[in-house]
Amino acid sequence: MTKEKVFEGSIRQKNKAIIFNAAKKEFVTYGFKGASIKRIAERANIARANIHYYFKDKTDLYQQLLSSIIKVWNNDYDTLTADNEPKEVLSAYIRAKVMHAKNDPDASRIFASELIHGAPVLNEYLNSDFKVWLQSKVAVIETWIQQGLIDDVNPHHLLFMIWSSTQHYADFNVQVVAALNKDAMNDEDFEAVVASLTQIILKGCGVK
Amino acid sequence: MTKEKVFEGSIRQKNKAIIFNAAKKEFVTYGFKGASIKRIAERANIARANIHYYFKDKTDLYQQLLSSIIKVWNNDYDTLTADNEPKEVLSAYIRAKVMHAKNDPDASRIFASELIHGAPVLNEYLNSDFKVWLQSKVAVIETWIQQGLIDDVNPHHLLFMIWSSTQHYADFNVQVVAALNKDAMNDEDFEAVVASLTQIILKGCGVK
DNA sequence: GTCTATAGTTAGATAGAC
DNA sequence: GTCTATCTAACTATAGAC
Repeated sequence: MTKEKVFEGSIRQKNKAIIFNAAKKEFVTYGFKGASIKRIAERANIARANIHYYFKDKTDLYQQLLSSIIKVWNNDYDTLTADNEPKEVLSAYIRAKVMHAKNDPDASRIFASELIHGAPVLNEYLNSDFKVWLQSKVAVIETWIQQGLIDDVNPHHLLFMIWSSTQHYADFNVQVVAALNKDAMNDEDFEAVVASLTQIILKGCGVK
Repeated sequence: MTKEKVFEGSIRQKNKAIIFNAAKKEFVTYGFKGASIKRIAERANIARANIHYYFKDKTDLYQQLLSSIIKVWNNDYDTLTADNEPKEVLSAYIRAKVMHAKNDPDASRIFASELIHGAPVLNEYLNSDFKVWLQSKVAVIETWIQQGLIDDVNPHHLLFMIWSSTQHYADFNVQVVAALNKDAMNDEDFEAVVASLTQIILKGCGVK
């Protein structure tokens, strides 16, 4: 490993991160098809041709961005395990999902837009890794039901409810702030969301 | 009113409806920016230039499509009123929303995509008619709380939860069918959704 | 009301100098 | 690793014949 190679590697990493951030905004604003490499380059302050130097084409850039988003989710917001009582685990999971909606709404929006438009890129993921990951979550809930710790709810629909009701504050934020008569949601607002969702979902599942 | 004018009017109406249906599919597939009038014309089997005869430009077509979607919602799926007990009203509202997700998922997806991408066209609506409409829904829930018919829940967050958890089956259908290991959801699946959501939300709100 | 032809833009992608 | 120049393709929108 020569000195030059290490240096190249770090430039490459830095520039890819800059491009990712610019691409995130562009894809959120215009969707995959509507996003333009020209505007991504302008947002990143990088010459248009350089985007093509780092990424094969627009699809490649988009795929890598989606992969990085999913990787962060699986590392940072994946708290639904059987290690504790359902009350604590579900509360922590709801909180983690709401905080993600607060801290990185654009990631949630890009994922949502991809699914809404039929998941042309993520279809393979949904039918492989996602199914395995989901089954581990469903198993946790089924165990609780068998142990009588929560009501006999459909595990899939409970998970969908938690995902949709938390992601809503990222994906539909523009409608939420209009409804709440605000310019933007603040820390207090997000705490109120956590409290409301936790209250209704835990009671709704008969969590002991 | 001459015979010709009546006939023209009906041709116009028929062709606009054909274009709307084609545009719906195109906008759902590629988003607003990515949608092309060429492909809308092909889907509608109408010459490209004729789209411009009926609609000023792409934005005009998109705006009119969104308006027609909102109009249908307000006429057909707006069952949340204070006429009955919360148990019946909330059950009927959840069912109506799920059935809309089942019967016209593309309408839900176009609306969702518009909001996710910042509501460039619907911003005005969200800050006018929508707020008035929403306030009437919030008032219904507040009345129930004052009468002790349901728990002291935040009316806005309860509404968001109902919207998000029901629309989820339209907007994120591709993820749902992957999760359920199905090719598509059938009537039974949607009934299971209604049952699960009604069970959790009604119990979660302490509906008497 | 419909169609063909075309003007005018904007886009993705690459070649080649530095 | 970066930039300019350029090719090729696609799209919106309009003019004008039918």
